Amino acid sequence: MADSPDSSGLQRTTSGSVGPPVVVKVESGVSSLSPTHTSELYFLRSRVRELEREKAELSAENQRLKTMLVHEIPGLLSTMWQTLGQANSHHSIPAPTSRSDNYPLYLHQQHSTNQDVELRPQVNSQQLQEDLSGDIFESWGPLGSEDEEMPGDLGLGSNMGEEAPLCSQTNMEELRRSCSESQCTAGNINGHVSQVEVYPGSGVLCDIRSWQAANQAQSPTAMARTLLMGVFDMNTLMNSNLRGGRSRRPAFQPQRSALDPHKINAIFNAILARFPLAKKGVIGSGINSKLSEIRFRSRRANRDPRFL
DNA sequence: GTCAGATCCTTAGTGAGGAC
DNA sequence: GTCCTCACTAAGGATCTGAC
Repeated sequence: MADSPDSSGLQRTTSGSVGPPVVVKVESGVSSLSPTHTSELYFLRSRVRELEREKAELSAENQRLKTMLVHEIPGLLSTMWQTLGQANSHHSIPAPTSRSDNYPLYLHQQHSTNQDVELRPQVNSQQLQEDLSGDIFESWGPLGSEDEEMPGDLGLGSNMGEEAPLCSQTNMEELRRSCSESQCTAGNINGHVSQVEVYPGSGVLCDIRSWQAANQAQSPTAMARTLLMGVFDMNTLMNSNLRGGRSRRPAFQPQRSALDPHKINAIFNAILARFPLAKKGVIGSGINSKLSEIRFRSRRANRDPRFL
């Protein structure tokens, strides 16, 4: 702005760009100004008022967007992912067959789905709402019961069911509420959401950046790896394996603690919600692979001669 | 823009334990 | 004994990053 105080008799006091409205004081000797200066002064005053109005509008809009970002989008995104995952399995994916032949197909479908919705605020909310109101959520059940159909699985359904039951919620409102509430309040400190719930109703929280990255993963193993890093701290990862089994290698630590089955179950649920055809064995293998990799790199970094 | 190095991710393979 | 699962290592491709 061309508002030099000494050239127009204008005296401005400001308190910073984001503080209270700009105060404009006009010296009493306005009448002594030339017509040119007077018209310029009026122009500047009207311009200041206009800018203040715009600033107020932008502040209100900024606040609205901030509120949306903090309180609405995380829960909405999570619900949307769950819905899309179920929708894919419900509408277009036949029952899982034996081998991974179907997986590339699913990946392709999933990829296009991701491109449709991923991080795009202009998601068709009406369509989403219709989907949410439809029968899609009735298919949460099969996700939980899938364990029964998986011979030789990782024991999630039987071993972990008591502690962390697979999601079987069918009440849409309850599901949506549990999802959004936990995600909005978790880590909602100073207006920042630092953690989101990995899977609705699980209560397992994940670093939001890891969660976002996981939602962009193109494969179940990649998603597992990413969620792993967001749910568990590095120390836990360094000293644990998936089930707490002892190392098959005699040179290594004989027994490691198991990763928290409740958290692991939430991760499995989140992955299966997005990749319904993913094999639990593959996910588990991917998790163990990541854990081993972390330990391997740590040992190499430390140059521990015992492990070289 | 290209290249080299670092890092990430996937997968094959090995060895061991457990179920049958 | 066979088969399956799990833990682990390592190779190799993909991707990222920084220097030029």
